[in-house]
Amino acid sequence: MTRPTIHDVARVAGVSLSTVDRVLNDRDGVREKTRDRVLDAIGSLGFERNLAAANLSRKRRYRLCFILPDGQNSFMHALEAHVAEEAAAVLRDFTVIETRKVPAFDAGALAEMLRSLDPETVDGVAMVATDATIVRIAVRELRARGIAVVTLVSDLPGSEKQGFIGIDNVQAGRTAGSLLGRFCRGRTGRIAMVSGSMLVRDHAERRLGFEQVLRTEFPEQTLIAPLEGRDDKDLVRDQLAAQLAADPGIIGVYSMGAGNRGVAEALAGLPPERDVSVVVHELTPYSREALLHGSFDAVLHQDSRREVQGAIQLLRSLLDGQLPSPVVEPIRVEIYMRDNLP
Amino acid sequence: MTRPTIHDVARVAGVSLSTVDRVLNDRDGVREKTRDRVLDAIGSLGFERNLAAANLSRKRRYRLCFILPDGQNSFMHALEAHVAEEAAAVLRDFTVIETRKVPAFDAGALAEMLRSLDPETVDGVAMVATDATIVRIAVRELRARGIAVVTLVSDLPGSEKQGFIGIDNVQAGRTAGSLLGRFCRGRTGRIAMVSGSMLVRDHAERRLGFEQVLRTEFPEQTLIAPLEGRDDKDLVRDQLAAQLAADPGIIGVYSMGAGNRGVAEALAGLPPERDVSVVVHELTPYSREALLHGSFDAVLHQDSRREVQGAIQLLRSLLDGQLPSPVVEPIRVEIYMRDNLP
DNA sequence: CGAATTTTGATAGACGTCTATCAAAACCCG
DNA sequence: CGGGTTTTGATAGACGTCTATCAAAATTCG
Repeated sequence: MTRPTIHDVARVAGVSLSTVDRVLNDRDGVREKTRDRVLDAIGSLGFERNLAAANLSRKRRYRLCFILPDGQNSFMHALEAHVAEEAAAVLRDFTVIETRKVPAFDAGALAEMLRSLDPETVDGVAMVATDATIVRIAVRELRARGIAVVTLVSDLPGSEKQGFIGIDNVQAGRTAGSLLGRFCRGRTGRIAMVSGSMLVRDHAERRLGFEQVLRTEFPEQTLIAPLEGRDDKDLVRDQLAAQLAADPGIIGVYSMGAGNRGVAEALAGLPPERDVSVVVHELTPYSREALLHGSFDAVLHQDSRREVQGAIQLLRSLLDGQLPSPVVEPIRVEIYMRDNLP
Repeated sequence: MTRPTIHDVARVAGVSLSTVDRVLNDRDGVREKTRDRVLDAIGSLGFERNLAAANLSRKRRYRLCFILPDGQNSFMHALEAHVAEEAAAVLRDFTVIETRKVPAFDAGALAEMLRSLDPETVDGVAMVATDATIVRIAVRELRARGIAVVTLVSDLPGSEKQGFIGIDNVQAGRTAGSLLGRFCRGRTGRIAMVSGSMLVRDHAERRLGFEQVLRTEFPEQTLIAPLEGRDDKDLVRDQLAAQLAADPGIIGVYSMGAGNRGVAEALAGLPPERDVSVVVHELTPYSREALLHGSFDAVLHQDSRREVQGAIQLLRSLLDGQLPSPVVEPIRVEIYMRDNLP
């Protein structure tokens, strides 16, 4: 009924509180034999330290730093807003979150930022990674200084980060292919793709997954080389509108990056009898509206609030030293249509 | 930097710790004027009581009771498993969860169970509701005894429950219609529906939403009256197989309840050239397999683990007395296809 | 005004853990 | 065996809040 305390452990092990404490907190000056006795007692009692009491006593605080790209697109804005909101919410758990911005796609700036972090001020870092060797090295240095590191949204494979919170972009691309293929069934034609440059690596992965599925499962459709929209709504609109006008055989569009507004505008310019199925990424005010108006058929989404929460949770448990790799629910590739909008 | 404590509040308000305590814990014997002084100090300092310290001091425990139908279907099994898992996980937060089973669809038994709950033993209840007046009355009595009550998965509208954690089933049905309508585009024919009896109310709502969308957005398709499969895989299989064989014009199937295995088996018996799009509910081992094999096109899902977590979180904050209706993220209608399986 | 009553203050100990210090005990080694 | 070293124990106080008790002060009212 009542949880065992260190007093119980001391009693069962036949040692003093001081000794139990030395074992629990990895202080030295305990004989191997004594340590074992204590560990046995802990095991047999099923003792688990009361983290609340421990944190209270040692005035523990978790100082986290979120590094985000200084981007202009809706997704990054939403991400930043969620970091701010969660920061306010976790303050009561003695978790202080500081947000820093670095120019997007600037690996040098990101590495510089990481290098500037002082273990005296920061316990853990969550960052939207830019994929470059210089960043990997900076991550290694951070870890060497004893700072916990996780990647968020965009991963840094091959680095010493202790976790990644985000979606599998190949899977996302496959899902898009699976949906759009089905939506276009019964018609045969060409499928247009719009890439951006929000996070180059991510787009490449999405494209890969998308093409895999369409080639194998829906071979009747033809894929057109992706437009490079640079996540700029005007550019996206002009390019896509031109492509759609030039080729009446286009029956589907997959937009894998930002610039949803441009996609919606290009579609709005089509004659009403033209029937094009559309799948895009990220639920934003614009894509939401397009879903409701019926110009988009489906939106793939990653829940950035949950990503932020996951990063915080992961960092905290890393800092608590819960070694058996703490379990944070993976982020899912969510599908939204008009009728299951949240 | 450091959070204000009750000591700070006392100092600023110019009163003693005792008085601050009396105000914080709503004890009487404090003059209106003094109480205001304290509240002002709290406000101006932005004081927020340290819940960890408070709970430590008063040895607070949250004793929750989950009441689940003694069902046999995969969904309820999964739900039960998640309750058990989460129970183990939240033990460290001084939350003790007890699970009780009642016969499914038996409002009398559920009401009886609720009546038997003693506020000396239980602080809060989460239940999968059966919709009946007798249950509403039992809920009112529970609340009168000071026990917090929320509904889980299946709601009890018009009762005094303090929250519902589950999906909007009309929305789920609409989503199914939206998907299946698109999947069947380019073909015209009839759509079969399979209902069950897992939770009658829920199925009725799903059907409503489904028919709404198909009638208005895909009027070229004809709806057949739903089969009553009673969530029994054999019954579902036999009935559906017969219907499919009798009517070669069926091009889509929506199964809104349990019995996915029966649906899969009925489809497996079709000649290979027959092309039927299928949408079902709840991701289970069977529906998962059917997605992977391509016999199902999409599965609508509610994340029962998150439902359990949400119920725990909601009950805890209700018990903490965080009056401004605590925010628990709503449960979403999730769409799974082969490629975004978790 | 004085007595009764209400309101406020002071103090002590608890919750479970941590940190620090000092003394006592056990061990090691020559 | 004695001296030095290592290991262990005992104790006190802290973290922020709660509970309880008793005394002191302020208020009310006849």
